[in-house]
Amino acid sequence: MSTACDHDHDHHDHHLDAHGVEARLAEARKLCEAQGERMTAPRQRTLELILSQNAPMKAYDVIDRFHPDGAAKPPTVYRALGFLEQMGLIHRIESLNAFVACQGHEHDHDHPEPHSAAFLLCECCGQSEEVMLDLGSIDRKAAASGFKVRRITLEAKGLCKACQ
Amino acid sequence: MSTACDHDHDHHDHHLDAHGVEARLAEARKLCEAQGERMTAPRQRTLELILSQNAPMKAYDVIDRFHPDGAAKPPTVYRALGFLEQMGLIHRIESLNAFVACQGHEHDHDHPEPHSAAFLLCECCGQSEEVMLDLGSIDRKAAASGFKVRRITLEAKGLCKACQ
DNA sequence: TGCGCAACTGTTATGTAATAACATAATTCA
DNA sequence: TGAATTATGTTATTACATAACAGTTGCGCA
Ligand SMILES: [Zn+2]
Ligand SMILES: [Zn+2]
Ligand SMILES: [Zn+2]
Ligand SMILES: [Zn+2]
Repeated sequence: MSTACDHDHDHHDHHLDAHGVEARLAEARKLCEAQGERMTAPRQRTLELILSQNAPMKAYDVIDRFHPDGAAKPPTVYRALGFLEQMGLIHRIESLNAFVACQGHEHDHDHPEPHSAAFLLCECCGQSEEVMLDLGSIDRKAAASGFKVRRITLEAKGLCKACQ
Repeated sequence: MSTACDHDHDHHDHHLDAHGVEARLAEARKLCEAQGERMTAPRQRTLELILSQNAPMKAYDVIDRFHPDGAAKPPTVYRALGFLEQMGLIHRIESLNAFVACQGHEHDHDHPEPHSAAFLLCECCGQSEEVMLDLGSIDRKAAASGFKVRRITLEAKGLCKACQ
């Protein structure tokens, strides 16, 4: 990220080590099985790369790192991203054109499922935090216009605790 | 927009006629003057096109319609869009890669200035409504993590009153 | 068992969105 | 006027995402 700052960016709050990643992959496989969906190789590889990252990851970074040698073809990865998002395993961050693993398990809804979430996005270190969203006030605001909300994108840009 | 619906999409709540557009352009010129900024030809033309549209407009639609004959060059339009956004005259809709005129004047803050806003985006007819945002609850949520919010993107997708 | 369908992947090509880099022109102000 | 600043013109490139179709895999059922 922009390094117009003197502090380091090693405060990887959500970084998972290899064991952590494998644990999350196992959960994901279980979820897919429970839903009658298939956790295929490209899907798992895509999720693995995103889990290994401590910040939202660009689709083309996944593409570039997909194979030990050489890149994947874009449709391979974009299809996997679409699937993972539908399963509620990852979220797309619209304002960054990037994808991040769902952190819902840190808030209790332990069985991932598609959901709207709010994100705190640090403009200095690039890390993101998923926070639970109070849809109520937005729904009420919308209802006042007769609008029926299906899905909410809420992304707050600013500075995380470590970067201020 | 997707026309998997039988109703028409002519409920143009925010559509401005030629006089309305000119009035808004005049306000914009006044605002720029007051701020010591210059409302140049490409900036005004870009704003005119966005005001004339009754829904968020893609950058490349502005580019295509910029000249009566032939298109503008992308940097011309992207620079104008950046300026207009900084002036608070338009908003970027992240989830659509599109731009819409600020409707703040319909809510009273009559002197446009850069601000976070919330949008209700109809997935059927494509129209958008800008609603005032209660930043409070988001700020509090962020503060609990020590996060300092600078700017908020809030986009609710769903169906407007006329499209349900 | 192997046929037939549905879901998924591979591959090529293309479409869409945005910016880098540098040259030229207009505006401001001393 | 002339230098500094701001804005535009222009060419090229980079970044992001999907269309279209061929081939493969998994799976239920005759
Ligand atoms: Zn989540
Ligand atoms: Zn940070
Ligand atoms: Zn506004
Ligand atoms: Zn609608």
